[in-house]
Amino acid sequence: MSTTSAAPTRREQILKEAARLFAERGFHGVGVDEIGAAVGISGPGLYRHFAGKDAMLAELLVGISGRLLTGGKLRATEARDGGVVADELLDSLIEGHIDFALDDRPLITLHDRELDRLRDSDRKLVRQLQRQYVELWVEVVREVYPQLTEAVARATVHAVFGLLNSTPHLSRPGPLPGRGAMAGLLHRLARGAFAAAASDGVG
Amino acid sequence: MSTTSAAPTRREQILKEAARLFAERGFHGVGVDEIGAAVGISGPGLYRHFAGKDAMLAELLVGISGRLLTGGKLRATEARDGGVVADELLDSLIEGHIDFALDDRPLITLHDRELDRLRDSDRKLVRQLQRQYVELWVEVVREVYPQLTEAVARATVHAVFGLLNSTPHLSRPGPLPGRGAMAGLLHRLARGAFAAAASDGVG
DNA sequence: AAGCAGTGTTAACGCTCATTAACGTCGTGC
DNA sequence: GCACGACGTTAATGAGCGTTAACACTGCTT
Repeated sequence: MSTTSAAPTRREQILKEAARLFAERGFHGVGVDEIGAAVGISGPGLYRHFAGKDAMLAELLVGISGRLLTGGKLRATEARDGGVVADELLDSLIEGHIDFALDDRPLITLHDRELDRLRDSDRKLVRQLQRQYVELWVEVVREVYPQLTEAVARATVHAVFGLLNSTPHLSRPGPLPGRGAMAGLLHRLARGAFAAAASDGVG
Repeated sequence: MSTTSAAPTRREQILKEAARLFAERGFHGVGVDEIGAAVGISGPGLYRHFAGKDAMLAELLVGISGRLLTGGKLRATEARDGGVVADELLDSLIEGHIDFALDDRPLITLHDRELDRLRDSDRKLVRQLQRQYVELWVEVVREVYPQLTEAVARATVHAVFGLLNSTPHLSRPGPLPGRGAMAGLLHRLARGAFAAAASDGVG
C-alpha cells in the first residue's frame, strides 16, 4: 500500500524533477522554489511531502545505490541458481548497469557528485551500499579473470564504472549512436577493458 | 615574466587550494572564508588577487582545458614531426591524460562537474577547448582504427575519458595500486577499450 | 452540516555568504 | 624621511534562500 503504485504520486514527481535539476545545476545550485515550480506547486509547498531539501537528496541517493545493489544481487542469484557461468553473469551485470546509466542519467550524475552533501548517517548508508555493489562486481570479475589481484580488480571495476557512466558527458548535439547502438558499444568497451586488465604485461 | 616562476606565488597558492576545496565540496559548498583560511589569510583578503569567487573557478577551468589541449597538440605535432605512427601517438595521448588525471585529481574533478557555474563567455571558451581536445583524440583514434565511424569514435573517446578520470572516485582507504602500477593499468584499460570498439560484432 | 486530513498559498524570519568599505602595515624608491 | 603600492584586517551591507507561520480550499467521513 505504501511502496509503489501505478500512477506517479506527487512525491515521485517531485523526486524526479529534483533529480533532474540537481544533476543539471548541482544541489546548492537549485532553489526549492525551482523544484516546486517544476511540479506546478510553489516553494514551501514541498514541505508537505518532504522534511526538507536535504531529505530529497538523501532519498534520491539512497534509492539509487539501493536499486543498483539489489538489481545486481538479483542478477547474481538468478545466475547462480540457473547454473550460469561467471562470464555470462558479468555480461548481465554490465547490461544492467548500462540500462541504468542510459535510462536514469540524472541519477547517475548525482550518484557520484553530491554524495558529500548528505547527513553523516545517510552518507554512511549510501557508501556502504556502493561498496557492496563494487564488491559484488569484484567477486564476479575475479571469477572470470582469476589472475587479477583484488586491488587491480577493484580499480578496474571503478574505471569501468567511470566508462559506463560517461554518457551524461556527451555533448547534446551532434550525431550520437542511438540507444541500442550505444548500449552495445558501451558493453563491448567494458568487456574490452576487463580483458585488457587481465592480460598483464602483454606488449 | 608573468607566466610561470619558481616560487609559488600567492595567486597560485590560492588557485591550488580553491581547486582542492571546490573538488571536495563543490563550488557552492565552499565559502571564500574557507579558501582564505586555506592559504593563511582570511576572507575578503582574496579580493586583492581575484575579482571574485567566480573568477577563481573560471581561471581554473580555462586553465585545465587549455593545458590539456596544448599538451595534446604538442604531443601530436612532436609525433608528426618525428614521423611516429598514429598508434604510438595514441599511446602518448593516453599517457599524457593519465599523468594529468593522477597528478591533478581535483582539477579533473572540477573539469566535468562545475562547468555550468561559469559566465556564458567563459563557459563557451572552456567548451570550445574541450571540444578541440576531443576532436584531436578522435582524429588519432580513427587513424589507428579506420573502421570506426566518427560518431562511434567520439562516443568511445568520451567513454575512455570517463575511464581515465575515474581515479578520484576510488575510496581513500584500502590497498590501491601505486602510482606507477595505476598508470600502467589505466593505460592498458584504455587501449583495451579502443581495441574493443574497433572489433565490431566479434562474438 | 460539521469536522478533519490533505494539500496549497503567501508573508515573514533568520542565516549564510559574497562583496564592499574603511582602515592599518610593511617595504621600497625618490 | 616620506609617499605609495602591495597586501591584510575587521565591520558592514545586501541579496539569496531554506524554513516556518498563518491562513485557505477541497473532499471525505459520520
